[in-house]
Amino acid sequence: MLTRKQYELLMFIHERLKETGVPPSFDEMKDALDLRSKSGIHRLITALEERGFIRRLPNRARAMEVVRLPDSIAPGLGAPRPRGSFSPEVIEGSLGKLEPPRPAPEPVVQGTEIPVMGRIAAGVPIEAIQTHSHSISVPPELLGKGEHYALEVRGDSMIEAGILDGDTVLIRRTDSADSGDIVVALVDEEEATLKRLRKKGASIALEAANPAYETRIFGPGRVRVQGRLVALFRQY
Amino acid sequence: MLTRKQYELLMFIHERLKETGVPPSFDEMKDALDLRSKSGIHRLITALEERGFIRRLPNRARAMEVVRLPDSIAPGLGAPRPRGSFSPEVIEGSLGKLEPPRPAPEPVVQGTEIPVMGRIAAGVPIEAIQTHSHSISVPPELLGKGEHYALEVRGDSMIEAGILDGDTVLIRRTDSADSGDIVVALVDEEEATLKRLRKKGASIALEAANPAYETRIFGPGRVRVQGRLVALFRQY
DNA sequence: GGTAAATGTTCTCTTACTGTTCTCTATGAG
DNA sequence: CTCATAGAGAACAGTAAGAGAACATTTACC
Repeated sequence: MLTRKQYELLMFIHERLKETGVPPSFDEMKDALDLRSKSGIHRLITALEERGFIRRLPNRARAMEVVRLPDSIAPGLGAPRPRGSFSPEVIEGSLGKLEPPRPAPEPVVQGTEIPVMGRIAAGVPIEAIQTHSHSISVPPELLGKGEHYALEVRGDSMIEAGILDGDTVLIRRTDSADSGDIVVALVDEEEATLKRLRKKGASIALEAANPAYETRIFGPGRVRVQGRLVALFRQY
Repeated sequence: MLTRKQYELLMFIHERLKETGVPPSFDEMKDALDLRSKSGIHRLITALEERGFIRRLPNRARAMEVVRLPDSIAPGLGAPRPRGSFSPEVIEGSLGKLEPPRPAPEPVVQGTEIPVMGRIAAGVPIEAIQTHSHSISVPPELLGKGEHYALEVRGDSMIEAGILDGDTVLIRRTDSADSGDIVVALVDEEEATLKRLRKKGASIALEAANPAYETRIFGPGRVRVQGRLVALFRQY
């Protein structure tokens, strides 16, 4: 999917992000790839974006993040991707050559009940979350350490992040998050909202994933992270 | 499913990707298969794409990736990754009036194991799915009647429906669907694809949720529904 | 033998990718 | 508001890569 240069640049950005948490500037990338001009970087970045490996905000300095890495890096086809564990199983019988899969009878395993604490507006911030409306059961492999709760998403502000109105999001309680994470943020101790977090120095930006909504920037102390998005469910 | 040549080429691409992370060019593939012309490679690639083994962007250099491998070298079921399901933690004290919910200890309930049958390209149509790569457990409340299986989505063609690359979709096996449903459709008994179904008289349209992809319309008998999308999971 | 799909080859044509230089503009700091 | 800086992008040149028509051969199969 990627040419050598595109691959090199993606790896560089990824490493940089892992180490410093801050994406490199065009000039830094230029030096890293040993080029004399940022223009080449610009095109590589465009290519990476087109191929779905990075996401970025145009005209914003260092505003990019790695969305996925090439399969050769982690996942692989032999083994499932690094998302959660899974239970080994022997299923699979002889399938007709073009017949759709025919799973064996579904075995039952342990799940975990997670409370749905109410709704949260992904769009305009609304009421905080405190009502425990019902519970959903969650596959254990999605749960890492820590305490979790679920929220039902209202609004369309995160639509470009693939989070739609009516989706249920699984949140891990935490008071810290990295720039780029999608979090439940409490603003001025009053409005809770689901947004992507950006750290800008001491300030914090909460950005929606919908051009119709503006990014809101707050000074230190005004935003408190209440949890980080770890999984999403949608029922059709 | 694959001819000898197609198989050889697929293996070569797969190896190359594993080793260097960069897909081979047509010329490199030509040399690897000991051919004198790229043209043959072009046809083999087209065949592999049609059959759903690779995904690619047309007119882009080295823009391809292996989506799945033939059953003969079917992915082994890797070892399950153990993950502590519970580890008590001490979290901050004093709760403000809008303090986030503090769920009671998570009760354990029954879940259901559903096999992930492989990947399906949401973008370029691909072929039938039958590799059982691993399993996920699914909350029982998402399962209705009938038989289910899961697929991992590759590609971005359903992006505007909030289905992203890497998402796992839960499919209920069925051979019927209503107009507007998102289905796994098998075209000409060959290519399987995840698309939105539209019935137009006797014909059937498969439409992507991404303006970059065209809606494809087929005459009666060419499209067979293999399942209907009933839920979606995403892990962050 | 007849047919269709898969292959192998040659050639041509177009487009993509890379490296570089320069210019222009949006943004954020002060 | 002004300035310095990072990002956007046009233009040029050379190389690399993909698309596909045309035709001959081979293979599998009825």
